[in-house]
Amino acid sequence: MSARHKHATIAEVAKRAGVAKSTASLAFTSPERLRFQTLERVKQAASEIGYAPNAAAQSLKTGRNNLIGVIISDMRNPHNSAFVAGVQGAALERGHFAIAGLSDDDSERETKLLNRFNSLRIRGIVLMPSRDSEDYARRIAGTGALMVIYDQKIEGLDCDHVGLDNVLATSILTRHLIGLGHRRIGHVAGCRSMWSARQRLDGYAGTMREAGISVDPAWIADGEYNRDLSYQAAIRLMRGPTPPTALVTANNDTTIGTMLALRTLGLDCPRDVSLASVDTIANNELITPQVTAVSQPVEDLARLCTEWLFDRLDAEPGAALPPREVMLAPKLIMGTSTRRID
Amino acid sequence: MSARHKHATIAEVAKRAGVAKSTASLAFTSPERLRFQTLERVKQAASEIGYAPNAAAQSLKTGRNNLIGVIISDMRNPHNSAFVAGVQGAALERGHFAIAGLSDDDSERETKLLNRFNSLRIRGIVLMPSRDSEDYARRIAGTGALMVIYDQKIEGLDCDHVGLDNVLATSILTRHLIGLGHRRIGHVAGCRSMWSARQRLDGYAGTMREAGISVDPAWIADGEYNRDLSYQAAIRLMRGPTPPTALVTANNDTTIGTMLALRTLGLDCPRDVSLASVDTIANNELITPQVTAVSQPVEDLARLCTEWLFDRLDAEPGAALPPREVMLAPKLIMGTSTRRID
DNA sequence: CTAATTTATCGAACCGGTTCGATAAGAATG
DNA sequence: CATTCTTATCGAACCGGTTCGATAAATTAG
Repeated sequence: MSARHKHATIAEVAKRAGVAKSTASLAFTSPERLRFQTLERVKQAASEIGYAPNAAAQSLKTGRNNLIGVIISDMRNPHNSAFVAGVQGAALERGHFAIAGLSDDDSERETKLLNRFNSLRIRGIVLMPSRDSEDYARRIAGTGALMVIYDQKIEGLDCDHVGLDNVLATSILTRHLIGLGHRRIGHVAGCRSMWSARQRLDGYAGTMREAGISVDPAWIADGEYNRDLSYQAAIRLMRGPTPPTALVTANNDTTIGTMLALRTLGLDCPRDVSLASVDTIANNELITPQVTAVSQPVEDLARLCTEWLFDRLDAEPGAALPPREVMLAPKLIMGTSTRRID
Repeated sequence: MSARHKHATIAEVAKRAGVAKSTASLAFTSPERLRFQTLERVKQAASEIGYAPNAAAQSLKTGRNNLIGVIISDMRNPHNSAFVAGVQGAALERGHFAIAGLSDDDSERETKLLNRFNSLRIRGIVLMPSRDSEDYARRIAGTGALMVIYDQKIEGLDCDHVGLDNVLATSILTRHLIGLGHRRIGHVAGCRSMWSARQRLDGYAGTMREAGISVDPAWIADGEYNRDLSYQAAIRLMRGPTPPTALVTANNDTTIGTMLALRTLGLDCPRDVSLASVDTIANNELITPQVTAVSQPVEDLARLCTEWLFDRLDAEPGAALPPREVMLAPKLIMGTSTRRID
């Protein structure tokens, strides 16, 4: 009620229950060590004065805290916010808070974030790397914090990795288009500095090769996992001499940029161009055409990242768990953005 | 580098700099009290051993910390995640972290969250209430935490409030539709237990009244700010004996549900029904028709909430700032979902 | 019913900072 | 050069918990 709130301390609880401070503490840390009657008395006293342990004091003494970090570039992409939500949900279930650090792809801000995480003595971080965060990832690892990386693999860092089977993802999409009779299939690629983008490119190129279709380099455009750049890239791509009849796009923003480009060019999807995307886009059911895509169950993957992080946090200091890796098989979700051609 | 990381303490810094612990501390808290030469020596020593102050220890001693809370129901709605992003951005600029608490509209989880916030000694909270969080808001206020509320007004709680001018929002939309010749205008309303929904309803009803149009109660449906319920509500609404020729929808989820309903009913928007919405929906530029809406600059509002919260946190305990309030005027963004009728 | 043993509670030290009153070192003054 | 007045640095206490070794209480054995 009162504006200036005085928090109850364990000493006050102890006094009220007529026990020593240390005994009161035991009631919360090792209740089994107390006689039932004493335990009840302490708990009663605690609830009467509204005692909540001071996390700072606990953290100071024990060296542990209930915080983990989740680092992403921003929350504009719903993929990212879903990821954060997943981590936070899983963390809360384990009695932790996940503190989100939005790096904004800005190295000054990244440094600031890292310092503050360091001050908070955050021992575990779930990282969703962005365009240029390879170095950042290495710096984080350098602080000694445990880390699980989502979606990307960073050269020279053997920490846990949870992501999509990227090769399979574009492979599925490409095969789908080939199956519909397409031969001139293009790819609006992601940010080549990122592992996932290279993998997705490989999945596309490899599948084309396997099908005996030679890929015109002009069919591959750099969308950089960015909406505006994808828009421009797709426009250049489709204005080439022999434009593709179908496109595989590398992620949701890429897909959106590409669709806007097709509209600008007066091309109808799927009549003039078919389109198949990695990851779904928001409100897909309201969009014409609905985009055929492989889905990425972000929130589940985020939860898995978090579980794995806890496994490491809980592990004995000695036990060196080998790095784990999972690459989830994507699932094709049919829309109306692809059509059979002759 | 090493897995088990030992953090440097200020005592180590002091020893290395050849000064007392307290002097080393002054270098960070009141550098002006130190001779230049001493200050440099301490800073040098600190950076050499990579000293970062232990936030827990600081918090314990000073009673302050660098944490604020931001409570929302979930992050599925992009409106919500944008809000969190805004708060976190503004917090970081002030050297704080904003810890997101996702209540999931679950009262057990709400309690858990509140306890944990309490343990962390979080002194300020930005709250975005959801369906049934009136009581929750009151409970939060009861903990003594300072609070700024976004979007809603809670009976009997006179804390700062930042939001949209809800009455004006639906009023603008309704006038727009009336201006296009519509008379039978319906409203897919929000969750009536929430102030904003009632205000939006009032804005709609008031404008109709002013225009001399009597509102058929059957034109008002309860969408509850929820997509599925809005879908069902819109279907019932449009199946009535004299269905509206235009609809005002209460928020983004309401709009989405309504559009899906129109599709199910085989009604074309805007040919058969015009639609105007409070708040925009994701990927609107890809949707046909593009929804005419009043925009809600969420991220800016979130930043404002956070600024106001800091004003209170920084205020002297004595100074009782009067509650502030802002209701931002919404802006009409024209789409293609409304048309003139005769 | 006392001694031995187990179990429950206690007191004190500690975690890593900040802050305050005390002391030492410089600077200013006579 | 001694004295006073500033200013810079120091030592110790404290914040609120946890934990460990010591002590008291309860239980069991003799």
